[in-house]
Amino acid sequence: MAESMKGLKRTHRCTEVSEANLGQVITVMGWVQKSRNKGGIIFTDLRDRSGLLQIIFEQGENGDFVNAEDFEKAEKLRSEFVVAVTGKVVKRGGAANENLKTGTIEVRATGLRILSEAETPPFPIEANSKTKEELRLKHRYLDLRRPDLQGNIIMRSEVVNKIRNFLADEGFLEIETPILMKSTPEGARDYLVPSRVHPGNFYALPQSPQLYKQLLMCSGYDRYFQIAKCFRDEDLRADRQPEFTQVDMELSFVDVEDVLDVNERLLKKVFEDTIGVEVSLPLPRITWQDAMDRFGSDKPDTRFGMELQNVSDVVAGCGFSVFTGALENGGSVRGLNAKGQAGMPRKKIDALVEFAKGYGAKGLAYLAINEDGTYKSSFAKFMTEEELAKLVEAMDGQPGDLLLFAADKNKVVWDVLGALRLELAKTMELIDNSKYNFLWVTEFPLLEWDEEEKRFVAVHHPFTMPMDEDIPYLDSDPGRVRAKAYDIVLNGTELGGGSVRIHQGDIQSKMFEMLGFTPEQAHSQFGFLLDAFKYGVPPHAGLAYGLDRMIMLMVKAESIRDVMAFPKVKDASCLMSEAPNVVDPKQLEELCIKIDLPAEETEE
RNA sequence: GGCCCAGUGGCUCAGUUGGUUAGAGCGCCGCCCUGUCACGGCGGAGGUCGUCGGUUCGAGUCCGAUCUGGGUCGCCA
Repeated sequence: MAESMKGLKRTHRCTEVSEANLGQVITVMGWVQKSRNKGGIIFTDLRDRSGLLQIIFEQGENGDFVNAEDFEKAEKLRSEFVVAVTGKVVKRGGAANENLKTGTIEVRATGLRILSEAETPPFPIEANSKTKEELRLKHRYLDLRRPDLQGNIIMRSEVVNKIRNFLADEGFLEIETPILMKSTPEGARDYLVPSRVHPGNFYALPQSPQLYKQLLMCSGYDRYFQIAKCFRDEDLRADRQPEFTQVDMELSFVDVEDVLDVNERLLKKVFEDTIGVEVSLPLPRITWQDAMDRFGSDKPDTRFGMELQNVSDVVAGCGFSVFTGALENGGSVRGLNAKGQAGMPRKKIDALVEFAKGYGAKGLAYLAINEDGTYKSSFAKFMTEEELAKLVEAMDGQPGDLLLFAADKNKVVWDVLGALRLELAKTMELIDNSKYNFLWVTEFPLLEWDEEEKRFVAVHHPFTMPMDEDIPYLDSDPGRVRAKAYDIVLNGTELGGGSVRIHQGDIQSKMFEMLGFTPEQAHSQFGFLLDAFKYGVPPHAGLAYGLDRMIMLMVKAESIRDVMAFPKVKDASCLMSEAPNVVDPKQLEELCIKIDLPAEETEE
């Protein structure tokens, strides 16, 4: 029977009670974690978001005991009952519990109210849950009671607070931008929202507040930020959800250096103040080209070495046609040196070859250097002793090393070896998990050739400024133009990215031209931005972080789901609420929408 | 859309080469216990093995399909 809390007021959270409160009468409220009934005495662990506190129920008449009625209630306590307890804070009569923050004290109850009874939960409410995620997500409200998940959510709140305070101190204004906006087909798929008042017309949910924040710069707000919900209708991953949160910012009258500077200081502040990770500034930087050449990735994990070596020159003219063929097609031959892995069994090497194929490689050449200096190799027979020796030397191969080579177009070689490098690091246990290696990756390419669409597409977005010295190549060699774009990478994860934006009409027109937009198309999609630019636009630049990923790395969670209160599963549905769902025909009628499912899906 | 992994009482798992009543720990229920905190003792309930179909004298165990969840490639300006 649920009782009222009338007349009671919570005085402390569970772990806010300490030896400083000895002798005081307090009132705590929370959930029963566990009740241990010894017969004449009952110990109850009370839980709230702060932690656990032991309550002791013992019958008696004077002020240190509960009466018979409340003792009877205490006997009925079960896990997850919500109770209010009034009592005196005392030193523990028995042994202290070193595992608890409140392990030396307990509350000797004088009053108990059962505010809510509870059914036995479908899975244990405990840290380090072993329960399948599916079940926990169905009952997310229970999962969120678990201490580790609560810790993540609380950390998230602290981080957001730190960010807000820092940016406010730096003169940023927090400004909200619309959730219902115009759909722009470039980039990820939009989530669409039908308009009732404009039948047949749709809003789109923002993939990012990009255009609005640039408009705010046009409007003179100077420095803007927002904790912005963003939406992308693409397939999910461990670190990708259909709706996620960006820490989005934009600054006027700045260049690359200014953006990097304020953000380095932001990261330092946030990581030091919340998880105590020391961040020394300035953060290291690498150009995109170097990142690809050395790590095969635009988001290198620099917690370990094993860098790629370009051996194209070394193998040029050798007898192995896979290598020379790749070079003839404008590609390259690059290798990795897996130190001390020469003894890797053939089966595992084959598995690596398969792994490489998953990233587009046609194969993977290997050369193991035996301890006696002889080679075991998939391609030695095609090369002379001298050619092999040169190759081994170029790779700094020592006895005991395993050399792995990919030969193909640059993009494939980078992808394959970049992925292989990470895979090997995992199996070779090269990664120090206590490290937080930040890295700026700068000078991204501006444009990328899209084979399917047979045109250049923007690597970042169409408003990204080319590097000044590369502007001349816009016409002659668009592929080599570098952008004033930068990503911030942490331990091999892209934490955020941004760019200096184009604020000159002529460059912007040129950019749209490069991307295959007619002036009319550009105007129909981005007209409001282009119009705004006619009336005085400051040079501006910005950056956006994936907040969820940032928190994920801070708390060392394995999935972004562990740092969001209500995540969605792989097919973008919500196991708890069962969204998305079929709607009432009336709603569709109002929106003038008819459903036309493909044939095979209508059979159910 | 492709590939890979998982699915046995409430939870986590075990189930030998397919063979009689499918096991364990925790949890749950009842009784007992005044210093427990992975409390303890005694007793008890609870599953037909994700679903459908097939092979077989016989399937949790083999085969096919399917559903659910996870990882990943494609995708994510």
